[in-house]
Amino acid sequence: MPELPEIETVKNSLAPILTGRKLLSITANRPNLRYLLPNFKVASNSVVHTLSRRAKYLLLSLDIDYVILIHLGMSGRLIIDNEEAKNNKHNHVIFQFEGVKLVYCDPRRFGMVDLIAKSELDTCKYFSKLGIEPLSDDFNAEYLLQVCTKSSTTIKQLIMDNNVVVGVGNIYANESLFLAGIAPNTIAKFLPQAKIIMLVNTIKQVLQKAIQAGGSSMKDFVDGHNQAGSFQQHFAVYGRDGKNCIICSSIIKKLIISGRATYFCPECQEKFEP
DNA sequence: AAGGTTACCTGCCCGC
DNA sequence: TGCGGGCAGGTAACCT
Repeated sequence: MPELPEIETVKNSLAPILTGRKLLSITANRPNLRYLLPNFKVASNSVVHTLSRRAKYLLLSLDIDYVILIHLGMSGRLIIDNEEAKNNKHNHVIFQFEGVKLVYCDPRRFGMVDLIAKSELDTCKYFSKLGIEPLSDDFNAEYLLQVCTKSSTTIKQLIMDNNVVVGVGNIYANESLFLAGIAPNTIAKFLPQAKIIMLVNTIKQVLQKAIQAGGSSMKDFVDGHNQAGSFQQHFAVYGRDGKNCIICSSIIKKLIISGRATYFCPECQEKFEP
């Protein structure tokens, strides 16, 4: 489900509820998700210090030496317990706070929950190879140009590569490339500098607008209050193959790049070649 | 060594 | 109505 804006939305919705709140216990209803779940005992009776996000990971920093790391995979949800959250067979991890229960629900179980010592955060297997945050100043034209210059992969794969820049998943890659007027199958090193500058800007723009809209709710994305986002109403190309381009009315095309559905306007998006 | 493919899992939608 | 196939927001382990 979730790309950067969706995690940011979940973080924003949960932060006011969980910050400063006592965590009584964490219960796992099965041994594993994507990975084996840890022994959560050390987190019992700690207090949530801050909520933050790195790439598509949500971090709950505790007042002890540990951080709870949560990744929603494709279908994960974090829901403050209510009627709707009850009795779901995919409720895999229960965070019992003082007065509030937070439920991690994930039908496909591609997500993860782990407990990492603060001193090992940067070097842990999840974080050690992560690229730059797209909304930071470090993600700029100079950086992307330098990466593109030496890459003969497609520009779409490149911006979805977590070693290069984090948080840009399939939806926002498609949308950013449309706004920048770049065909997704352009080989990265053939991109003109002006287009690279545009792409950096459209990636930031799309992500920021999606965060403002509360994320994109494709099948069932919701924030901590079970509220859907609305950015899917603004998709220019994602999932719109066969429909008219919102700019030029051409038919939006679909192709598969590296196994992922890719949508683009053949008129508005130029394929650059040597 | 980069780039492509497959696997992980369940649910849902479509066509027959 | 039921069943099989294909597809889904992500990541990482394999291959070549």
